[in-house]
Amino acid sequence: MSTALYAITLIKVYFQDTGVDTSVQTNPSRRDNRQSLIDATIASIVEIGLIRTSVSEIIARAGVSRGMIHLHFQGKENLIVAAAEAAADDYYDTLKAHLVKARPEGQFQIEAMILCDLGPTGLTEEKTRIWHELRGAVRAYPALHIFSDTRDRFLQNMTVDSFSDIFRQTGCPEGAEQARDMSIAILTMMEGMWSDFMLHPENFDRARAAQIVFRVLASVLPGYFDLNGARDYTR
Amino acid sequence: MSTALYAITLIKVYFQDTGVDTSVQTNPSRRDNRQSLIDATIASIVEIGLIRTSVSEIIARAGVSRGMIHLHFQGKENLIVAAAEAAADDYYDTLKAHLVKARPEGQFQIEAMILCDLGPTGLTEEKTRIWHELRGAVRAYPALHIFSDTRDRFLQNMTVDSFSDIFRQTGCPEGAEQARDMSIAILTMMEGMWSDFMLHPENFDRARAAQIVFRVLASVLPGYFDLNGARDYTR
DNA sequence: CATAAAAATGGACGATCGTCCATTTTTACC
DNA sequence: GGTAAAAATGGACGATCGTCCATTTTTATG
Repeated sequence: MSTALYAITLIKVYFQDTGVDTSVQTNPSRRDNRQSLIDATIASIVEIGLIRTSVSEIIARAGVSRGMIHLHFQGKENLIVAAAEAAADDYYDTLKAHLVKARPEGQFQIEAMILCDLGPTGLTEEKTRIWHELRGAVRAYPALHIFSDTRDRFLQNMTVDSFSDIFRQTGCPEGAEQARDMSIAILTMMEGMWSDFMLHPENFDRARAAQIVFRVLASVLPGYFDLNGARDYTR
Repeated sequence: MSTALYAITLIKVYFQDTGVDTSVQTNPSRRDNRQSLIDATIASIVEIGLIRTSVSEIIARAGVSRGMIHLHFQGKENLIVAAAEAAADDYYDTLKAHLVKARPEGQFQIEAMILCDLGPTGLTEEKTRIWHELRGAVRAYPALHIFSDTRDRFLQNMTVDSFSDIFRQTGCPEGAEQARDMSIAILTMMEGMWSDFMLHPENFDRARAAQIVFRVLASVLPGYFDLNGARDYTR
């Protein structure tokens, strides 16, 4: 099985058990205004926050009339959920592109995930803001819960499998447990890096963030990771 | 200098340059309703989120009349800020109590911070929710920015100093840089742990979370940390 | 107890919220 | 090009938002 094919299969497996329908059931003629509303909603959330994102604000940005939200989404809440779905798709598309390009061995998949999540395509002000806003609004819009859950589960499956791949080679007897622990360690670090970036994007040093993550990885698994992992990131 | 005194001095130093006035300028007779409003605001944010926390909701919970918010806080925004200040004070009080009790050497201060941030007193559903909600609302209420900044700066100063203390002993030539990197590594992990806990408090395993953090620490600084650090946590 | 200050009440206010619908415009098809 | 369906408009609607203030109640002080 070729490298690319293996990675694609891997991704599909991760997505299978997420339970989220990522398909869009709109016909082309409807897509213009519908998509404009989603785009405007995301832009508004990013710019002024979900609290201040009102129906009036959204339709003004989208340049459509008041009734469009009711026609396409039957209400504001469904529009917010659709915007969350679009943001999640955006995240996965970027990540998938990185994973498919990387070699299938665990260490390279992990490396690709980190470099994606800290690189200029995966880690942007827009993405961190929309993600944080939507996560914070889970309480107000329970339907949003599935999106953060899905992302967490996807990343966890991906990293646990990758680390298991590595620990299997090391012959470590507690490999399964170690893989789960390392997965949590790395994912929590990435989570924290996203917070740091969102709060202080101007001071955030991507290369240093990557270096820190790889230093931890190199400490625990010196044969599989080293500080050169962070080097790739500037490419 | 005794252990306790040293720790107290350390804390005061960290707090000096935060620029936040933690004093409350209310006389006792005013404190009842004023405090009720703050408590009700925090409870409402925790329970139904900041978006749904309206003036009507707050006064109903506090059991006071409509005019109280205007009398004591001149508006809703100041009340939100006061609630954020109270939540921040609460966080610092818990952390201070842990740091003062710990020995002053770097490794023990770090250990105390971790065990506090993952223990049942420092990591609660209420604290993670209020913290996340307020951080997410920085865009809507810019005055909130100072509280998350202050916490971040405090924790960073504390951990950088502690790691510097350790790296000074190891005689590592790049000790200063390593201390800053390790500080970021650990704090981002703690940040991620808080997110995990908030999203899935029922599945969160405090002992395992602590073990993961200490495993990383033990890998990088084997002479100063080991998995027994997490053991203390159940006490 | 009288009296002035402070605290507290609760309704009125205009603004804005999200929803909904009567109407108009556009599209698709015979 | 006539016609029916679909898309889009924009204002009306009641509800709720946060603010403010005339009024009442409580507290403090002589």
